[in-house]
Amino acid sequence: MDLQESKQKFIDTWGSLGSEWGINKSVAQVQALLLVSSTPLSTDDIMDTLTISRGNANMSLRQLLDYGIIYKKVLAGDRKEYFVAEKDVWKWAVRIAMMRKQKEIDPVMNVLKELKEETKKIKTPEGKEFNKTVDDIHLFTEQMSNLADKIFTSNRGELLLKLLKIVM
Amino acid sequence: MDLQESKQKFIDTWGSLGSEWGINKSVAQVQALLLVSSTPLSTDDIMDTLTISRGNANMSLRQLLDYGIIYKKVLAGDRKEYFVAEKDVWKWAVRIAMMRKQKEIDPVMNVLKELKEETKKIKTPEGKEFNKTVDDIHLFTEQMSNLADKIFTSNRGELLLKLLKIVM
DNA sequence: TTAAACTTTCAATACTTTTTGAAAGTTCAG
DNA sequence: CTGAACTTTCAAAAAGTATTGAAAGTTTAA
Repeated sequence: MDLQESKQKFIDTWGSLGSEWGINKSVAQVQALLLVSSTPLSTDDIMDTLTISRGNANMSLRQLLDYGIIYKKVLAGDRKEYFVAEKDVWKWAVRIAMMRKQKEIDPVMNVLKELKEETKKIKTPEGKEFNKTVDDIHLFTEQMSNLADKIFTSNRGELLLKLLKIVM
Repeated sequence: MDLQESKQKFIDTWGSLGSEWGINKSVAQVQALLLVSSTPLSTDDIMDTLTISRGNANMSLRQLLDYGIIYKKVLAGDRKEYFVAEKDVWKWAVRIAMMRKQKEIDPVMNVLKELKEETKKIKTPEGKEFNKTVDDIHLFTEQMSNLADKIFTSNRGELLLKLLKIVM
């Protein structure tokens, strides 16, 4: 397996992992391509390498820029836009996790809280039971959510080392 | 909003959350229904309540049984199979996480390891750069994976409290 | 052993998401 | 200004996933 094949395998693997975690395959592949490219790439480079359409390349790039895990790079004497990947794994892992938590977990937490309040007043056994179920899930989710927030805002080495030490 | 509406809202919310995390909507809804039901339910009960087909109900139940987050329950004097949900949130959260890690993360780790070895020998600057990228990602993933394993095998209160204390 | 009661399977169909690419929009050097 | 170079949009098409339900399979009481 030569370098090109290795890079291709990395891109493909990253693409499948993305799909399984609800991240669009093309988006994941574009990030992977930029991660393993030793030079900044233009939209056309990406289209050609991954054989995807202009629209797809553009949308994938925009989403990665939104996530803040790739950057635009201006090359002197060239009007084209080039892109490079954030190489610090911790940095982009945290950004993706924050984004998804906000978009997916927080709304669920709000519904849970609402249902908890709504059903607090119900005095039937069935109502009490439902209230307890919702309450348990809400409490658990809240603890996890707090933990996640703390981890997101701390910096890598420090916290991760502490965690590993405790847990080993 | 009465109890029935509340339960319905819970089921719907759970279904959407599931979808976003790559868990089949019906599967998530069946778990939610069993979680909020005060009595064991049969396949037909589930079909009727969620208005899904027999095949779908059956496959969803089987998957949840595989995950170990619902149980079969035999009701005396009845040939039908009934199902109840595991109510301990920590227990099923851990089971789902373990399952997904095993199925999705572990294979990726293997590919990363393989690519790391493959490219170790390449002496060009481009090869070295790729090797470093893969190595960084592999190391990070490995640390996270170890942490996850430790958390999975410890029990809730004990560890979570320690984590929270450190992090607060 | 039978047949009724129940569970499982799977090919066909419906639904959702992703991708395409032509057209519209923007920017900037001359 | 102008038009060439580049970026963005979006409706239509393709690809991917989930769901259905009839048929096949299994179990059990009598």
